[in-house]
Amino acid sequence: MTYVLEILGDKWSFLIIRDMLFRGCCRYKHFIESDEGVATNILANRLKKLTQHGLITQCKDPENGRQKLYHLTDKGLDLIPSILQLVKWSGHHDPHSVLSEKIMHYLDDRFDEAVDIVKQQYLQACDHEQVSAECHPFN
Amino acid sequence: MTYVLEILGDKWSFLIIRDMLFRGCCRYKHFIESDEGVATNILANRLKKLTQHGLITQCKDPENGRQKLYHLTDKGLDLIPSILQLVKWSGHHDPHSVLSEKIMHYLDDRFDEAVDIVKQQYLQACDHEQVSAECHPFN
DNA sequence: TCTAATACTTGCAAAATGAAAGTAATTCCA
DNA sequence: TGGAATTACTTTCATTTTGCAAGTATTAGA
Repeated sequence: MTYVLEILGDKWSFLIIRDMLFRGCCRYKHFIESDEGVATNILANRLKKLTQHGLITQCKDPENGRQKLYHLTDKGLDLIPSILQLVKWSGHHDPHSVLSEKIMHYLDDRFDEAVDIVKQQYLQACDHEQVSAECHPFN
Repeated sequence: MTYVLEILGDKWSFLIIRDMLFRGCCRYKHFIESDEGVATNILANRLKKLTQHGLITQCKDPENGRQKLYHLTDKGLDLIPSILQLVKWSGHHDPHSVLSEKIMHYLDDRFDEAVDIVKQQYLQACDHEQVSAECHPFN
């Protein structure tokens, strides 16, 4: 477990992965525009670190050379169960949680299915390179 | 998910909970003696924070008034699935992982059972106030 | 009552973070 | 073709957090 904490042992790394999964973030400016407000230097640092550890990849946007695209690797996608468990815990214990009962039941009763759904939706969103302005229901 | 990161968004908090679950740590000196080497001020700070957020409780050791006992609350125990998913991910992707194949199969195939086992073992260890020198197999 | 043990707190240097401004590469548009 | 705008960073510097070492308070035991 020390291994995962070396890589993700700070809140920004987790939030970057969450934003990729649940909001379809795949460009620098998407992350910058995200709610929590990362500093640009921290974001660059974390994207580099996550890339070095093989959780995400970087490539030039073939349609716009001044943009880069960030995507989760299989190793990164493998974090979905961990992240959904954290989402679930937050949903149960955060007094200000905004998760619907429906979603919570889903996470409680059909966890593995939820993992698949998140993964499939992410892969689809990557294909269409769509970024949703509003959040994914699991966020 | 912001909620859990507010509380556990640094590696020490996670490691403290892990040490409680898998090594039966329940006293200040246990945490200090633990492998990773927390600084005493950081440990005190995190124990306070975790207590304020209701993940652990502090009480005087009835048998030794100069010691305090730290125990996980239900809210803290509820983190077992999250932590085991992180352990599982580390087991799969850490090139230097020391987890046995048996344990990995357990986590892969009978996750919910593993969660129960960890919880029951923790509660038992609390009753007997035993701290294991060697690690819990899931560590 | 003196000493040891335990659980902290304090002080200070070093590292990490955050905000603001600057830079480099690319594209858009006149 | 050349200047402005976009995007993805980097740099600088003040503030915060961390980590180490040393000190303190309370309790236990001889």
